[in-house]
Amino acid sequence: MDQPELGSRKVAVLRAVVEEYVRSGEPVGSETIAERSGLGVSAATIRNELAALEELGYLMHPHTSAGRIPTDTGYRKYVDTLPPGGRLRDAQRRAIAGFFAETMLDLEDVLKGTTQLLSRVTQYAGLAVPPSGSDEQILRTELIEVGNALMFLVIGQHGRVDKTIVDRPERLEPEGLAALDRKLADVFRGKNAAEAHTEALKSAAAAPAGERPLFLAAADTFANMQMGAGTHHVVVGGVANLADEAAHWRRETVRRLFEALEHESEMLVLLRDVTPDEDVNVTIGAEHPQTGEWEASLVSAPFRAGVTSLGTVGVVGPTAMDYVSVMASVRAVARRLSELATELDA
Amino acid sequence: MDQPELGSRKVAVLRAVVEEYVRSGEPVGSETIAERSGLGVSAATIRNELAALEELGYLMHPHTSAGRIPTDTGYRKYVDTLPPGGRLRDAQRRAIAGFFAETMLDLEDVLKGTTQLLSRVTQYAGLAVPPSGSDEQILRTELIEVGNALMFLVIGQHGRVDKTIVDRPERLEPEGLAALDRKLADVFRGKNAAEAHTEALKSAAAAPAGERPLFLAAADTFANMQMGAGTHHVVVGGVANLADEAAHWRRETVRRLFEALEHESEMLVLLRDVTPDEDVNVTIGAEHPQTGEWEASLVSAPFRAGVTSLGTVGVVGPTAMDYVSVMASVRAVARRLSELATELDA
DNA sequence: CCTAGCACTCTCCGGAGTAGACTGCTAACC
DNA sequence: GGTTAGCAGTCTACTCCGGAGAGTGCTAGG
Repeated sequence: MDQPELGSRKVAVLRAVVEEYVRSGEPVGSETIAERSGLGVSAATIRNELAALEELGYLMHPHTSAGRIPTDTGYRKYVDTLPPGGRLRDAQRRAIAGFFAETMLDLEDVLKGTTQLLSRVTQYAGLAVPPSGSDEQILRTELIEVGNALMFLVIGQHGRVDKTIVDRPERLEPEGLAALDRKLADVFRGKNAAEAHTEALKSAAAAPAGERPLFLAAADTFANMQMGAGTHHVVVGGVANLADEAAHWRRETVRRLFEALEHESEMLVLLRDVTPDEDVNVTIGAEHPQTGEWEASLVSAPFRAGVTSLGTVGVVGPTAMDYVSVMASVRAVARRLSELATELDA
Repeated sequence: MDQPELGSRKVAVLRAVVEEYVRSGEPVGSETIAERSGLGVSAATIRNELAALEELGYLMHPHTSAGRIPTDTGYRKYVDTLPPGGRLRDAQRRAIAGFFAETMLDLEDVLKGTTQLLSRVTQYAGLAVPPSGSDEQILRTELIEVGNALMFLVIGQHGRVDKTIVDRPERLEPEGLAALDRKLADVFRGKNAAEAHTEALKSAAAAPAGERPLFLAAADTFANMQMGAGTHHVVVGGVANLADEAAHWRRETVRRLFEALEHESEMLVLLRDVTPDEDVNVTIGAEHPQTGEWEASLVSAPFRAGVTSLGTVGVVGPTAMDYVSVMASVRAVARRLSELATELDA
């Protein structure tokens, strides 16, 4: 915030413009604000404030005789001057409480449900990044004969299961298989995923040629484990909301947004870029190249078990977003998720 | 086909209208057809044919002085009168061959890749339904202590892994756990998923109260296994293509389509409804209530290992779709997938 | 510093007029 | 009888006004 402090009336006017614009989608005129803001001043006074706010870069003018709409910087100022501790609407509170009242034990399922919950509650699209698993300890590994191939299975301390299928080495007796299974189990047990990955690569170099693919497959498995749960690294729900008329996005923008949502690593980087260590982050339009291209905003928050940060949940929607409600929802969901994860972890 | 046979020139004219309309998105006039169809007759003659085709319900007129566009019945007739054995374009052939040239051993990964392949090759959205797993045999089961809960893990004969996490029963000694693990393994080994499911429910009824949740969790796991791979029952790729301008869909239609794609069971039923035992099926617009609502078409084909049908792949796009190319692509992909699956199964 | 009033600007909307695209029909032709 | 050229008729799409309305910016007065 290198911007100067705004007078409190300017803040009120900016707030009125943002909220009215988000509600109606139409540029907002001075008259409307004078009527509804409850400031008790005339439209002419508001006009002066509007001109000043435009000068400061918080508002813009589609054309001379239209009302004002907020710029990205305007939304930012709006968010920054929001009174802390936004309120959930009753229906939202109930939906969130209801969701977390069900007993759920598998984090993957929970996250899928969470994205749907967020999208339903906010009317935008919900996102979730599962724990990275880098420091998930290996509880055990197994090498299993599956058809004419082998499957290497890793079970993590928190119940994550990852697997890779690999061609069966030639001339492998049943006893050889059992021996290999024990060998692998001994090597990896108790290590975390990152250590196990390094170890697997080292062992691959040292192993006889016949066993090498096996160790490489193991390395892949651990690498995958570090990335996130299963093969799905970013969970998305409620994307249909993004195609809604109300968002009045250009078709092409929607298309690009969908493309990015499908390209998981891109989203992963974006979320990692913007999500803070605690509480809620808001990224508005051009503040990040990615969201800028979509003319979208991203509200995200981390969740944790105890003190260790696990993953991220969030919401994507148009820059003209109901920030108050979305921030409250994301905060509430992240908090509940943290409680749940802490409990599971205990 | 209770429609009468069409004269061969009528077929040619219908084909020209469909192909030109799919290409340009504009209603097609008699002049255009006379020039490009290579029939060697004048526009006036074409006009007579067009009027006849409209009378038969294959074409329609947005308004008096516009060209013709095909009706759903028109597309159907077009597809039915297509010469068998459509050709792939070189680029498509290469993309498909390239994809299947990589060694891939895990069917889930393959299917995810397949949807992306199909969407890239056709410019519409790709779908895949994994094998149902009802008759996948249980290779082994394991009961593992994970944090303060238990995880029940099932490994199928083809390498599918399913798991459920369940609260730890109170007062369970380590020996008790080992005993339970053996007991469960004995009960389920060698059964197929459907049998195991029934068995689990039966055992749950008979088991002491403390063990009951465990058997119910096991039943859930098997139920899940019957549904499809992992928790994802329909794999979708390339949805961004559906938001493309070219499809000139109404926003609301796109929205409904996205909603349905996210609601997996709906898609599962649809695909099950329309996919034939072999070769390629085409469902056009109003031929199925679901596709009718989207003004979309669905091209699908089953893949199999040996003789048993495993799952389905397909493509969704606008009714004004390049059926020749899409059908050829879906057919080719289903065939390659069958070869791959048969090989994995051997 | 606020307000009322007013001239000014610019979009939006409807109507009129026109160009262009196709059709459908008729009459001649092979 | 099927085919063709020609032509009148129909309907959309586009453009070009002109007026209504919204909203601003400015000025002068409280």
